Amino acid sequence: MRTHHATDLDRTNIGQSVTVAGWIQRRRDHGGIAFVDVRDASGIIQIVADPDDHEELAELRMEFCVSVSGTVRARPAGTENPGLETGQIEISAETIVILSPAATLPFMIDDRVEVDEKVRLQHRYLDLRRPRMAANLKARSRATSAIRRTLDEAGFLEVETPTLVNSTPEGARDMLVPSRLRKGEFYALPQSPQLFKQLLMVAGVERYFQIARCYRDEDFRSDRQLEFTQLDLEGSFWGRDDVLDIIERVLVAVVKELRGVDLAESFPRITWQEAMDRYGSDKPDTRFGMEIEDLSDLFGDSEFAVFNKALASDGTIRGINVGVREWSRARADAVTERAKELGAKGLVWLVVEDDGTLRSPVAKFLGESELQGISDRLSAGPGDVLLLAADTWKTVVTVLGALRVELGRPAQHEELAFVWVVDFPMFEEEEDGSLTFSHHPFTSPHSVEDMRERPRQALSNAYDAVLNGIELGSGSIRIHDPETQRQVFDILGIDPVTAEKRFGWFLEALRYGTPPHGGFAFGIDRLVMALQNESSIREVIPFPKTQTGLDPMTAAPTWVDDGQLAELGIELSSDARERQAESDL
RNA sequence: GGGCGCGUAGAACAGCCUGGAGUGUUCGCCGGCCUGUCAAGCCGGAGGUCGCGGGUUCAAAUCCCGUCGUGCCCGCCA
Repeated sequence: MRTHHATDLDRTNIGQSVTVAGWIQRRRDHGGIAFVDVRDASGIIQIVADPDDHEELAELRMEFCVSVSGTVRARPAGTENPGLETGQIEISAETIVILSPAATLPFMIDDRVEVDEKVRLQHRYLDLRRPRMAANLKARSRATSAIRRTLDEAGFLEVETPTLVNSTPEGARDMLVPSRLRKGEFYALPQSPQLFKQLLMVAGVERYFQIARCYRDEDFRSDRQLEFTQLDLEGSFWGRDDVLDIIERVLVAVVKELRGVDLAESFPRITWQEAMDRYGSDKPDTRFGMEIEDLSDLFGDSEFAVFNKALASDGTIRGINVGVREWSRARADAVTERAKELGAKGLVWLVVEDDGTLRSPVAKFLGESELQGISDRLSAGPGDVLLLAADTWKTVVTVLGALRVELGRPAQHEELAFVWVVDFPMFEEEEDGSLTFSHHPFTSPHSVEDMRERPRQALSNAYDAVLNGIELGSGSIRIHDPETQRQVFDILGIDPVTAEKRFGWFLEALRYGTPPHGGFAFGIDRLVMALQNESSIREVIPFPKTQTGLDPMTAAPTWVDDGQLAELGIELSSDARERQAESDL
């Protein structure tokens, strides 16, 4: 019945009889003439009709689903709408058919109207009609097409791995699924296809990819949901550059597709150490400067007790110049409070006066040469605000790094600063002094000897892809021999019996001629979010959940029948029963 | 697990600090007028458990406590 989408039509169609179909965006009834904007998946076209000839015009309300047949004609001179793709033409209606009326809307289908997110999610099918959301859906589809196209051309095989897998308590909390056939046992939904893709390398696939749904049962953030989508890929006989090259090609293709921009084919690389020192983050936002400077040497014998104490306990003193900005007492207090929340014991701030002197509550504790040194090192100019922190290296750089981002980050993702972070430490020290992996326990070390002898200093073959301070994803060259893998488990404190029980099947696989291999995974939601200039991952996920894991539309998760629980061999705790009783009221 | 903000008509808000009749604005909805608009315009109308519970008070949308929901953040997230 439909002959054209709205934006198929232009001046070349003038005089033709056409039928369009879609939803009523607006009706403007002037009495003797009425205009109706019909929106379909492509865009909007204006319908013109005389209300006297079309009784149904009076019936039309926003978001009615209609089809309209009529003749394309040029708009009268002076009434063109340059803001509309089809603004040169209109359709003179002959028949208007109401396919489906719409109830009064919970909110208007209009990008300019801000609506509470819960209301949007309750009626997500309407929210997705809004041009911005429709564009995000489309962008996501084009992104995955570009990914598939690129990898297909490069000879990759798309393979699906199971989403009911075994639980691994390391790392993030697993989403669990009870087994009916094996009462009391549980599957886990995969946090990533990590081990399966490594097995595909053992299987001789050589180049694998998957657009994989992954699950992590941790608290939500604006860039974190329980389920998310990753591009997961792996290749055999690969070194670091093979991994980075293919990911760069994929990202270049996606950016070209969504932004129409040709990126440089290779992204800057920065070591983890340098990223931490300069940006105070392992996901540096390199779109702006405001870099962290080491000031420790300026305070060799300072009279300022806070600085002395930090240096005496092997700490450091560093600072950033956050530039000229409003700096009221309230503002200073708020930033100091934020620094404390991030783990600092305090924050020193200094404001550069017009004559170059530094104004600060602690200025009186600092000598002339110290103040001058701070000013010089941070390239301070009139009006600049300088922030200093003194503590352990880790605390100082992470606090200043977080403040740097909060005070300096551009609001929009106009500029795209991709960067590789390489040479991660192999292990991280826990609070109790034990070691844990910094990526995952299948990441290979730079050197097995280093790893054994100086595990705290050892570096790994792990790499992160970062875009505008967003961690897109990470990859590594994997361990491909069982002996090294056992040693890593050993250093991590996983005893041989446990390792065998949990990963024996995997260690077994590594024994049969496993090729050297490596790979990567990056979050498609986050990538599309940034490229679409969105600040929440939820804007590019069609049906996301709220911070408490609730879907306001379907009300999932829900209670289940006692019969279902019995089949699974599961009983609810008394706490859960209480909650259930309350919710039944 | 914790911190902060928000919750008022179908939607978005103001009102709250400094208690005094559910008061107001924009959009939507209903009715009417209107021949070139494009978030059309004009006139009229309907629409409220001020999230919920408790407390203080002569009196609570407003103050206090709790609770639920929601957003941001810390912890957590290999």
